Amino acid sequence: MRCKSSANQNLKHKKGLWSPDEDQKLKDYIINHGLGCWTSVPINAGLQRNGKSCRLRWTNYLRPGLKRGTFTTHEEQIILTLHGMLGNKWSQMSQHLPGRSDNEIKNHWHSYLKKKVAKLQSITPLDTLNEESCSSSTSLKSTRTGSSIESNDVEPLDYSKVTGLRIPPKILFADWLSLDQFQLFNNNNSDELSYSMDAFNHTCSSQETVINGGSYSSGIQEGSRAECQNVEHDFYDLIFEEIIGPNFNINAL
DNA sequence: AATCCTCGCAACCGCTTCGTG
DNA sequence: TCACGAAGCGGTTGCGAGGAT
Repeated sequence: MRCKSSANQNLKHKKGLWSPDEDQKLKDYIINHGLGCWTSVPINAGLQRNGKSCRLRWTNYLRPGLKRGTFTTHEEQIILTLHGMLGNKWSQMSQHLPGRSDNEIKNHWHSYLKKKVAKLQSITPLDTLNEESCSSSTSLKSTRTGSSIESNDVEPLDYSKVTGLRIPPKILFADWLSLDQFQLFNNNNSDELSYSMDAFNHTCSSQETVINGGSYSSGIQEGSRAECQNVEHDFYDLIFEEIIGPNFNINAL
């Protein structure tokens, strides 16, 4: 992690917007040398920026695979769902939204989704929606005493209670949820939702060593990954209904 | 046409976490 | 064990574009 500091501390770092020339330099450097020590990147790439600025520019703008443009309804649903579960954990949310950076998600939340949710709450309190949609208690609901999903008011899902882990796992959905586990709860029965969280516990626990060991690869086979992503969409729909209610239509706001 | 206001996005700042010597 | 420094993260700010007055 730590790298030899070759940075000239007295160097005056440039601030503000990046020029196309700077972007090209950074991109060329990373393509040729790969990701390494960020503090040495600006020096070696001939940029008058600090490493932090370079990292941010790369992760939020230059990184390959980034999806630019408006968020789809489904992406918004996922954000709302995850926000209800995680709170303002933007980087964790970005793990579940391929091509979206944490900054982008955060901006979208603050400029758009937060208002939508506030508007929804002013029309229909979420308690009402939840009562209508879920009469039986689930493990998910039991950990959510707060009904609001507004960032500052919500009591986010307590991961330590739900998963037994101190810190929420930094892991892709498809990496911890196997198809077998999904099939067991993919019936319209809230009890199965409890099972899904149990499956989450189990899989997270078993993968903790791998995560802590620094490996981000999963045990899941590549061929199953695309299938898992579809499953992931279904899963978020399920959770979304659990939190927001089945009749909620984001487009209606 | 000029000014003001709002919104969205990009980037900075400060704090926390984590690895290394 | 501790101090240091790099990386990561979330909150906040600044600025430009576009719409309203």
